[in-house]
Amino acid sequence: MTAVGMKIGALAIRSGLPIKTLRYYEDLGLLPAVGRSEGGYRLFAEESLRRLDFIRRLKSLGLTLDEIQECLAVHDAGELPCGDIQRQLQRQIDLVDGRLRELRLFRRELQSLLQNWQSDPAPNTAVICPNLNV
Amino acid sequence: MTAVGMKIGALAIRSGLPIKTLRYYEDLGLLPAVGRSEGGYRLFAEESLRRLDFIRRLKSLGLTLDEIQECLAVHDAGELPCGDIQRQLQRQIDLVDGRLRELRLFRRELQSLLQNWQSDPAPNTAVICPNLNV
DNA sequence: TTAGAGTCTCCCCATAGAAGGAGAGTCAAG
DNA sequence: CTTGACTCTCCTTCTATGGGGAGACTCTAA
Repeated sequence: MTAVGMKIGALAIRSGLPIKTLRYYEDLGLLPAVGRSEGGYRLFAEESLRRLDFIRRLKSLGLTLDEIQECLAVHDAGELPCGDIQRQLQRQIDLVDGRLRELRLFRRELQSLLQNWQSDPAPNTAVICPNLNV
Repeated sequence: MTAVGMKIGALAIRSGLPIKTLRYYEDLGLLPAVGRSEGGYRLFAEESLRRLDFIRRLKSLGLTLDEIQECLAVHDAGELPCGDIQRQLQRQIDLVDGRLRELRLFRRELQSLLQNWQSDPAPNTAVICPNLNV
């Protein structure tokens, strides 16, 4: 009378994630099954639900599955992953800041082009678009 | 004594783009060759250089190759593509603005999480990360 | 025992824009 | 004529995260 574990369909329903995703996560090592049934069906522990909540949350914070797996490895080693997650989140902020800078610069370039745009310039056979001069 | 046209290697050197890219553009219809040699080699006109400058510029402004092709189709129809490009650039600005809003919101979420972060919280067996509460 | 639902593995597909390579054919100079 | 450089088409691979489906197998309730 061992606790048998959930089959993948039950986990899918309870977690709200598609079966395909659960298999994918298991293949990646993100979501270890406790074992297999005699017929080869994956069996998952209750804990998998917590793990999926964690994965989903970190995904929503922009971490890749690889990065999430690193955090889970720390957890599985018996330590709190808070420090690692903190570092990852700080890295996310840095990435976002870099991206924001790029986008603001890009926006200025686009805006300044449109600023002086001539809707109906004189055709110029040497360029395709006289406004861009190329 | 017809103008024979460049072979792809010459166009690659003069444009600074890899041969693979030129073939790719030709396959997409972005960069029509004037024809083929008897042996099947692509032959390009001088005008291809201008076309590639145009493509490169619009790519740098964030347009997809599909969108660039639409502009080139207008050009090839004998019209100035300035109006179409203007619309595309305005669309780019709108996309950038949307993205900027998303990123700013996202940054605030990350920042507020880190604001209250406890580097060394009390372990909690019901969650993986007490700071995130999942 | 049987039917139907659930699950398995394996493979292809998608995005966008190419890059890498194999194997065969072509071109130009000496 | 030969040789080396160039080019051809066709196929696979890359990123990241799965989705879709085929064909076979398993499980469970009646």
